[in-house]
Amino acid sequence: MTIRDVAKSAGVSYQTVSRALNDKGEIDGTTKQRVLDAARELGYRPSRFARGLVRQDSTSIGLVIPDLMNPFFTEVASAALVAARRRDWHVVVYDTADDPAQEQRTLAVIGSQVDAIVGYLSLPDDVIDRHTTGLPVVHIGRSTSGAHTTAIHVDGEEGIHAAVAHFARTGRHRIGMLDHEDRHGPSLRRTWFQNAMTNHDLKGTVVAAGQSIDGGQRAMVTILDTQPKLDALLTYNDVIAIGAMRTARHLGRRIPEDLAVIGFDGLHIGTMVEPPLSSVWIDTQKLGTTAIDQVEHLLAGEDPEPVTIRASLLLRGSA
Amino acid sequence: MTIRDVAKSAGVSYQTVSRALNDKGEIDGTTKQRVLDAARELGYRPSRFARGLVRQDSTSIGLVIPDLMNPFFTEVASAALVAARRRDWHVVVYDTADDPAQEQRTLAVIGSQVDAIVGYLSLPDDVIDRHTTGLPVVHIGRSTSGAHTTAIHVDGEEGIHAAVAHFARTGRHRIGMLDHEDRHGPSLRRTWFQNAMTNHDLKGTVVAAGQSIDGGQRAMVTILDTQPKLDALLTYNDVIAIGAMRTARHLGRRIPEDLAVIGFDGLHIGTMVEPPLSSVWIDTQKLGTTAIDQVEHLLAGEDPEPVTIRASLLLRGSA
DNA sequence: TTGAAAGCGCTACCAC
DNA sequence: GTGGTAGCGCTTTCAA
Repeated sequence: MTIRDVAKSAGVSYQTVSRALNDKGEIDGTTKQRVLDAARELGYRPSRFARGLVRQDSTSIGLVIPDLMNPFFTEVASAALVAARRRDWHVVVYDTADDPAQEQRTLAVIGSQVDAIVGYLSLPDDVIDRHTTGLPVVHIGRSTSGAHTTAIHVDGEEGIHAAVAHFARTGRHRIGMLDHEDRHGPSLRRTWFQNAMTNHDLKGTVVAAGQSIDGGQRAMVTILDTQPKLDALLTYNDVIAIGAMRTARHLGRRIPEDLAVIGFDGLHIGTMVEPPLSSVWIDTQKLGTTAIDQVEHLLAGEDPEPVTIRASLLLRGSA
Repeated sequence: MTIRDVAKSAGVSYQTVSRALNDKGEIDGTTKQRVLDAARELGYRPSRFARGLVRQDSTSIGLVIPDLMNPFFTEVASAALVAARRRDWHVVVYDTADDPAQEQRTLAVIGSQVDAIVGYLSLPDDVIDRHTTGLPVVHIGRSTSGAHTTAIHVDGEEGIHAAVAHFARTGRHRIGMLDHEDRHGPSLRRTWFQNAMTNHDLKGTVVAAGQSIDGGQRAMVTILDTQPKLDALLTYNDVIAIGAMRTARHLGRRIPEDLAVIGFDGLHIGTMVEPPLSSVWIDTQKLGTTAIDQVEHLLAGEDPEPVTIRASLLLRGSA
């Protein structure tokens, strides 16, 4: 089913069909209608490839996310979609399920579908490079490598320092942290935490937690076992914090009276729990928007500086 | 920057470049390496359009969602992404922000980007048809119209009947509902609710609520004003329920003792609140997966029957 | 207003 | 193993 079939059916040349379909001026009204009718009749649809080939417009961006079900990434994706729409760009979303094999498969096919990539990549530089030569890439939360590439960093240091300072100021000194169970060792957030603690001449207990409500619940049991008098808690992210708060309450701790809790991410869902979750807040809106901005620069052939998004303390109720 | 530039740079014909790039057999190892090096050097990248035009493979699906930040749609989208990946399909996501104008713009451009559409469309049939002739469409939660089209319906009737029956069985008789503030009048869910109430010879109070935590909070104030002795509440969705629970508690109601609450959707986030939210559960996993299945049928030229997903009562703690 | 011809960048099928 | 030629479906000149 091509443009020629429509032409035949309408009794005109295929160029005329093109004119009718693209609403060009130079065409007789009756002819145009006849062509349009024929096209509708046949259920004709122009090939997006042929059209894209000759028109050379229409940009699409590949958005690579580790887990759409994690509200943090949903917020980023949502902001990116809005920013892309403003430019009439299309966004192809890939969820790698936080799995290197899936990420590899994504990388292998994404190149033939999009004009640029933005998102969270975790494979080694050389693997990424091999699949993305010539393709602009905006990395989030990871340093950059090679040409046509830039990065957006999330700096939580100030935010976490503010959180620890808040704990100290409100008389909390038995402070713990529930970190991420990471294959790559202790997280940056944990380092920031420990630096902040050192600044206050404090030493904190750190326990690893799975990145889920359940992970938070389990880790909370562990940390309270080690340190029953814990009076303040920072977590790797909000989801862990929510799980931790639930368990803490079941174990008889009032929040924030007995135990102050501060999460990380500052998600909207933090307002849904009781008390509302205080958190080191990342502006996901800005993160997603900036990512698309950076793509635009890359696409324009520029070599933009990496951008840093700074997290800040957002007090809601749990601390 | 085309394949010919690479050919020139490597000193071969452009067909040979194609062979090298596509890993075809019939090529000398040295030549191949030379071509690959030249390509890398130049940052060459094959045109996805030219390639798609001649290869005629690679399918991409347009997923149209009213609001990615609503966890319900996130769950559906997530499932659809998984199902699409299994078939090596690419998914282009469009968030219409629940806005007819944005939906219209989406429809206008989506046709030249994807091979099929699946999702939530709210414009009138004729508008949709005009933009999607020849394009397969899988509608979710809406009846179908025209060829190359099918639908997936969500039937919450049984689930809501079960919810009301549960209320009645546990001795609750002052039952209210927080419905969706809809431009199109009372929702289907409200009709189901009222039918169920009639079955039990009960009459419920219904109040409209905005689709957000805040909407739920406000509507809760209103309904308790009208009916201070309310002892059971059904809501249009889980987000509204969560807002309602918060306000109810602030107004001195214990949940579920004084007020039993059942939401609708059965979202994961319902487990994050205290007490965990009971809900009429929709299998979003199945919904997303089935949607992609239906696309596959449509793409194969079949004319699949509409599918119905039945919601069921999921008791967690709030009722 | 319409038709003919060129060409977008690529792969595939021939020859050589 | 390599180059020539055709052609994917379309838009866009250029003539008629």
